[in-house]
Amino acid sequence: MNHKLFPLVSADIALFSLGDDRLQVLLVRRTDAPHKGHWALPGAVLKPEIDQRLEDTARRALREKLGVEVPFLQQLRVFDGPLRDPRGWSVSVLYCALLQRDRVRATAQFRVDEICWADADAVGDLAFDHRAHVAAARDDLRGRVRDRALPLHLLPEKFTLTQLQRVCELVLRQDSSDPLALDKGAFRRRLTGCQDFEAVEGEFERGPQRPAQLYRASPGFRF
Amino acid sequence: MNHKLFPLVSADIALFSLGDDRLQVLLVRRTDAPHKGHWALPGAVLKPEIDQRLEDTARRALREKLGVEVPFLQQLRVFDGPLRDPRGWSVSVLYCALLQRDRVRATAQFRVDEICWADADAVGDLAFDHRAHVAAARDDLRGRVRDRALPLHLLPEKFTLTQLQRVCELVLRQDSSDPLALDKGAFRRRLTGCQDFEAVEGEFERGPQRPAQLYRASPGFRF
DNA sequence: TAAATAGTGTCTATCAGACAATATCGT
DNA sequence: ACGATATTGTCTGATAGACACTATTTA
Repeated sequence: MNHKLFPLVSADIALFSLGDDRLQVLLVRRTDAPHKGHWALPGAVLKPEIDQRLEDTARRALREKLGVEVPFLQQLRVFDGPLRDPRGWSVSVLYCALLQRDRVRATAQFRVDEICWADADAVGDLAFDHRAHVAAARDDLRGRVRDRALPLHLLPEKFTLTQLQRVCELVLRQDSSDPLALDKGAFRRRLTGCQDFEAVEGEFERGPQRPAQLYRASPGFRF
Repeated sequence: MNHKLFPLVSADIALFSLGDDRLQVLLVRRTDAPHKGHWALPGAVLKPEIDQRLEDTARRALREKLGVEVPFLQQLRVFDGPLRDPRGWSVSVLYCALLQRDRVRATAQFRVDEICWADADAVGDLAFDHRAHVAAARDDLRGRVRDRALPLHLLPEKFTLTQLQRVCELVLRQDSSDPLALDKGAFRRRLTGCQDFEAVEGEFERGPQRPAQLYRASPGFRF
């Protein structure tokens, strides 16, 4: 089979999560050539006989390599060319996913593949052109949150508005010294009428202060 | 060569232009199987031995099939799956381009391939899943213009602000009965400080009224 | 001068940021 | 009552839409 006549098609995933009060992205150490031993985004080559959609390829990669299931995969863009993969002409479709950190630990911690969380703004050299993938996905994520999208999947199932605000601040903050803080009043005002989440009636986060109403993502929420 | 093991990779282009005071998209009648004789977006299958980038595939399709050169190609998204092309598992990368109508007529009118301009909001059934391609590209274009992007490539090289406003109105208008009109004052106010275009000093559009300053897109303008 | 379109100014409702005030818990 | 955080309210400057006004050409 001559690879020169058919491009390699793969799906790669930028899986983001919050850790150490920073936006981080999941990396895996490659166990096979090419770039064996180097860090890369999780991904897989499309298997036409198995995958019904390229998104299935992405989900398969996350499941097989990490044992992770994500609630939503956002197709971002394509990276292509004859040189980005030493095996030849290749097409990589980049997907973006968000996941609460605990959900990854719970399912992936016993896998043998070596993984790590890298700061989204300080990734080192990666295999292929994955560094550009991370930059594109991170910028897209920031842009969406700046444009008022709510990254609810970075939060636990039930969350308070203060936690939601904190998550948005961490996503938007480009470096830890940045004292970016959203205004509480303005933040909550713009959430009124938002259909993306709903109050869990009668449930509150309790502590040594006034209880905080708990919310959850709406059934059809995507992001 | 077994196609079942390698997906077909192609680039398709939604080329928009203004005609009949409406946003229209260029269609070509297919001269080969599959879907021979049906209308479709212009596109081509990636040739790894020729194309250095998928964008080159798109440009090659426009050049070979239509004799058209576009100033900018915007990669939009991927359509994929085993059923969208009867030849088997396929991946189509959709590109969007804008072009002043005259530029297409000037270069493409003598080509033998049959072409037509279809209203972006009233395309009939097309080959493959190209109807969804058109919808995605049209909605993306509208969204960008709604978010203040200026589709300068739909205009002649030199244009007046009134013409620019008219073009934005036509792009945003979803059907001809829609009386959508942008406010002249607000439209011009938001253009102050815009770096996307610049005045052509000393050049004016003349007529039976006060002369109108002519503008042109800035050198590095992309859209 | 009239017609026509270019270009600018004003008024106001709305909104986001800044900041303050109030509410309700645990202790 | 006190500490702590949740939630709501007020003030104000900036902005977009609506609309009116002025400017400059040809006929």
